[in-house]
Amino acid sequence: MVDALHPLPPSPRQREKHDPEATRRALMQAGAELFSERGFDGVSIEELADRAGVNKALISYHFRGKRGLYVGILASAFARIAERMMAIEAAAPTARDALHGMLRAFAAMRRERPDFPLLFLREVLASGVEPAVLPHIVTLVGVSRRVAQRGVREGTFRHVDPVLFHMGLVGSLAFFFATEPARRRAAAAQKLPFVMPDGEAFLRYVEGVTLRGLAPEISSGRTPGPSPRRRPSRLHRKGARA
Amino acid sequence: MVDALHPLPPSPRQREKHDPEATRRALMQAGAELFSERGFDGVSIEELADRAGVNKALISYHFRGKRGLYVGILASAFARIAERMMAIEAAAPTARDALHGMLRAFAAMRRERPDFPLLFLREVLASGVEPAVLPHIVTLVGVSRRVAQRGVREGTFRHVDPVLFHMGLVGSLAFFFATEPARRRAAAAQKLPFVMPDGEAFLRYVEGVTLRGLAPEISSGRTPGPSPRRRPSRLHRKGARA
DNA sequence: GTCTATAGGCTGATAGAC
DNA sequence: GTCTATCAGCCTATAGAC
Repeated sequence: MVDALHPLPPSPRQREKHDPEATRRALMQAGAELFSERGFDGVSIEELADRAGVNKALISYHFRGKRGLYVGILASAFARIAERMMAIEAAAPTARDALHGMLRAFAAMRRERPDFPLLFLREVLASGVEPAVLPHIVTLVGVSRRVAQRGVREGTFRHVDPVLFHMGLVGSLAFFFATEPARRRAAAAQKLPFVMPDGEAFLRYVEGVTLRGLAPEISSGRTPGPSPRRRPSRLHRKGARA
Repeated sequence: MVDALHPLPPSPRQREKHDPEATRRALMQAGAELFSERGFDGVSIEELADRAGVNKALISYHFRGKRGLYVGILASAFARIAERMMAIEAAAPTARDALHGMLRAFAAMRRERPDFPLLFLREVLASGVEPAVLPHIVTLVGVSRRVAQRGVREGTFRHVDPVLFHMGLVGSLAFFFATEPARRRAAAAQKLPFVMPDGEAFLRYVEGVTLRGLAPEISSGRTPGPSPRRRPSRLHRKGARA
């Protein structure tokens, strides 16, 4: 797979003709790149087809139109990250570990699908969120909400509104990674009078500030030990609404 | 001024004809609403003119085209918030006060121009940021960077990368407030299985987590006292690049 | 499954009357 | 300053050949 994060000029991809799977994949990849860069309205089906190395009529054939392609890309990406986050939550022994895992999963997602943060942010900014992705958003909020509640129970987090916890976390992350391409470009053009820290540094910063910021009282700031309270492993409580 | 945050159906505004200032204002107001909702490409000049209660040819006459209107709106909004943040920074006796003031200023800005968070986020997501707004972005980063450094000097913040501090803060805030309209709509349609906290609660949460998260060591969590170190008031070090 | 050709709508801009 | 009328360009979608 080619790194989709703009160092490459918009060149058509080669693919196996008459392999519908390859066609679909090429279109989704091209769509992820272009839609994330310019938004749904900023991209024409001609550009999509050219980037994918495909005839533009195939967009309608395979995805029932430009919108269908967009929704397909979105649904696939949201499903993947929601699934990952659920898995992290289920596997983490403590809330602190869960937080750490969620941040790592975000980083992994960005490596795997560099366009996702932008795509994600663009979509949640939209006036009407796609019905197909709303359930996944609800799942994501549910995960961090349960993690926050777990931390309170375990005594490692102070009592906070779990939804605030989620918004603060996701906001920082989505913003940082979604603006990364733009910053990279501005920096390359010598337009920024400061150096931009990389993604890893930001993740560490967010983790540190969150853990310390949520610590119940006097915290040594770094106690990655096991959970002080015992918890039964309750996997997959999808859509729970405590 | 009418509350621009969507409770109103898209109805034309009344204005004084043959008053060019009124025309310009009506167009900028309509543009702020529509561009923030749907992005630059998602809005036609016809919609803009209708919403403003103005003939569409006047967009070209007054702003040299749709793009010119967009840039004008953006530049005005960015200039305003940059100016506010500079003033806050200059007036705040301590870094902690500065942080508090910046959050309050963000809230005030949102009251005054409800579309700004969305507009802002959409723009920084764009592939190429408008040259006209880049200096203002640099100013904003500069403000929070200096505040972070001040906090370190004053002994109330631990040593952190000031740019990380800025990104974390702005990311949370922009995300929360930019997605507020969408959340409000989703909530109204009974699509969300949780209640959304309001903006004030979020600001308090961010302030609390940031102050505690950045506290150098054992922090009582709430010591709004004066700065432990003496500092000369040095106003307006615009564009400093320490 | 793929491609060519084409339809039909909408867009942004402007010339020129008032 | 404002408005009407108009234009060329681009857009998405699809019918039908292969």
